Amino acid sequence: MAENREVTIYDIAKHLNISAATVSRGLKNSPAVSKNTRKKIAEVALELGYQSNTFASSLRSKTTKTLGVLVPRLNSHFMSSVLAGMEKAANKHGYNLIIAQSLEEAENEKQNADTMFNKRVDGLLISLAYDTRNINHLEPFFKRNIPVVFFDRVYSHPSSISVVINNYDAAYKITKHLIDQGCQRIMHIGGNLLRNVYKDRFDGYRQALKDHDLPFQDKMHLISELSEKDGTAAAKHILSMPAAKRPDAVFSANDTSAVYCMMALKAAGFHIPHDVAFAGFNNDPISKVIEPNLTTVDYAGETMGNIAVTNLINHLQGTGNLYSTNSITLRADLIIRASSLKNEVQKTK
Amino acid sequence: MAENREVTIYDIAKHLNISAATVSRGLKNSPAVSKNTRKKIAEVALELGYQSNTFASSLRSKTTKTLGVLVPRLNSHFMSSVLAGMEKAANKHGYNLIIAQSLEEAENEKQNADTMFNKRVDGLLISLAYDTRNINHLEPFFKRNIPVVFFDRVYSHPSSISVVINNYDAAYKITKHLIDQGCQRIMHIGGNLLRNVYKDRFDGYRQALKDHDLPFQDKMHLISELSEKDGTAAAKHILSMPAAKRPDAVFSANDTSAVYCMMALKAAGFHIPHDVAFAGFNNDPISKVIEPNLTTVDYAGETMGNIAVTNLINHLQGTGNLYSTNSITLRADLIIRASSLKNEVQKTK
DNA sequence: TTGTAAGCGTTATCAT
DNA sequence: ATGATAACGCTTACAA
Repeated sequence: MAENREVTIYDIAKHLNISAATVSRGLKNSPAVSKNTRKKIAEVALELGYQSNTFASSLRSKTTKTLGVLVPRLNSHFMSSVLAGMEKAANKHGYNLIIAQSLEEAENEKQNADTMFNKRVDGLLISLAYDTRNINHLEPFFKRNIPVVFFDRVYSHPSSISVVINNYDAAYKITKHLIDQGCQRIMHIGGNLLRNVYKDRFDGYRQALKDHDLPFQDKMHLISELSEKDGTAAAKHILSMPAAKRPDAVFSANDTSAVYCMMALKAAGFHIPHDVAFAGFNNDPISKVIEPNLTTVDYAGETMGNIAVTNLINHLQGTGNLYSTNSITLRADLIIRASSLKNEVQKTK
Repeated sequence: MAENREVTIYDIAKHLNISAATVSRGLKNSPAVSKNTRKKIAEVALELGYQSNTFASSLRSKTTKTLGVLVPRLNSHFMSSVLAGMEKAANKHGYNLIIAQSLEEAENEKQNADTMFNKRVDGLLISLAYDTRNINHLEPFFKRNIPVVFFDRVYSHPSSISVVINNYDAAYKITKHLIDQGCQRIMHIGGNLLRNVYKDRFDGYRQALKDHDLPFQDKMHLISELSEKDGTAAAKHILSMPAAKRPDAVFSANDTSAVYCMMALKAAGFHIPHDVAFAGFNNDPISKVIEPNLTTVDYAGETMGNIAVTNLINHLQGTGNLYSTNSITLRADLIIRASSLKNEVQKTK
């Protein structure tokens, strides 16, 4: 009953009166082993209920077929899409994922990076925490030439690759779209400028204003963690302004705060987009549910995850020349919906 | 430059002229080692940039400090919340998570279970795929006494534990709530009855009808994968019915299809909840955004993940008596919102 | 095509 | 409190 010893390649070897080495080779379908013995090995393995021991293997071969994934939080629509894409791609190539979250804290990020290193992941995929200021904690990886792939919230480093979208461009376009709709006083709800995604979106927004001779005002730039509460707070902020000073549009760096800001303004009697037009970022499911539907940027998380992992694995297997570039930029198209269509809606009124 | 050999406990031992065994103990802060040498070991370890090799350790100690998590899909609000809760709890206890998704297919589930077994996870957390019919693929775990924790979509097995909510009860209550609002013809959009969650919700719904002398009709029970499309299709189905035969309420087994059904009916000119009242399940973010807000069941994913992992780890560490029970049922309260408040809304009309 | 034997880095078991 | 030594299960030169 208490069958407790592991079944090893030695057991298989004994059964067949061959050496463990041959069994090891046979199990990997090495052509160096005759078809016949290979078949026998497979049969006996099944019969004895053999299960390979990956660490014994890893210890010897120095490869784990495991990738580390380190993200700020894993429960957002965007991030879980990325992870789904990563898992699919990894699985396809026989790799597993160890996933950990920094909960937006640099300290956790460091600690998680350490354990991943100790678990000898073959590569690391990372999106930085809100307040990470440097990547010293990744030095062990760089030192041992373990490939690091940054995605979304990246950090420029000579010997690693980044997978991103063109945040600057998307923000520029979406801001320009609002301007084209006749908006003149566009507020931006943004994130920590330490992170490329928020910095780039802010820059794109500002450049679009500049190119259209619209002034940028500090009061029109809110920085927060872009949560539901932050969206509601942004609405309160708007309501607290004298009517003449209020924005006629809001461009938020994510959909969550855009939607919660919209809801609060609607509750206060504002008409969207007539009084205030709205644009968000990410194409979160809520953007298709809020009324009017939210104009946003299609951020294809699953694709990003897929590409990041596929690249990493190609690199590990030496088949990838993709690594010759330092950064991969994915498309991120505008999705224009009613919340920003000032003219349209005015017409239909 | 090409510093390539691993720094091992032998290097530390040599530096200090002590044995590797002592270093090994010292690194784990074993009280068998004098405080002084422990300190020295830690210093030299840091100095040499020592990083412990987990497989060497796992190979010897037969424990990996890694838990396997196998889910249908990881990109739903509910599931990513569960995973977030699991990761937090695991991390707190020094465990890592290997996460894989079955993509709702039994075949993938089997294969993933195998690799997790081979990676010698200390325990397995699993929520079953849409069409899994038996758990033979988990036999290796049971045979070797590796604890298996089912959560959400569970399977009754004598030597494993389940973490669930009372789906039957929640469904009963939410159906009763609709009945109390005056609804008489309640449609149910459900999932595959093979899965406890959908079976129990269906049973709860049916029992509530029965207890209130309302007939159950097959035409009022749709089975699907509860996607956005399925929600829209349900609306089409309703629209295709003769007006007199249409439901006056819909209880959906998840929020996604409830919301997409609502949206389609609204677009067709229906007034919610006056014409059709709505209730969903899960408390997904979209349920707070749709208008009118969706009545739903608060399914606390993060808590479920936390409890599942904490229990598993307690069991592994022999500190848990919780394992004496076979099933843990978490609270899942109704969240009543406007979409189901027929009387209220009629009054305000 | 197969076998031999060394070794991966750690920990457990005895000793001392 | 510390040391010597033998595993853990697998891979991989090298030999045959």
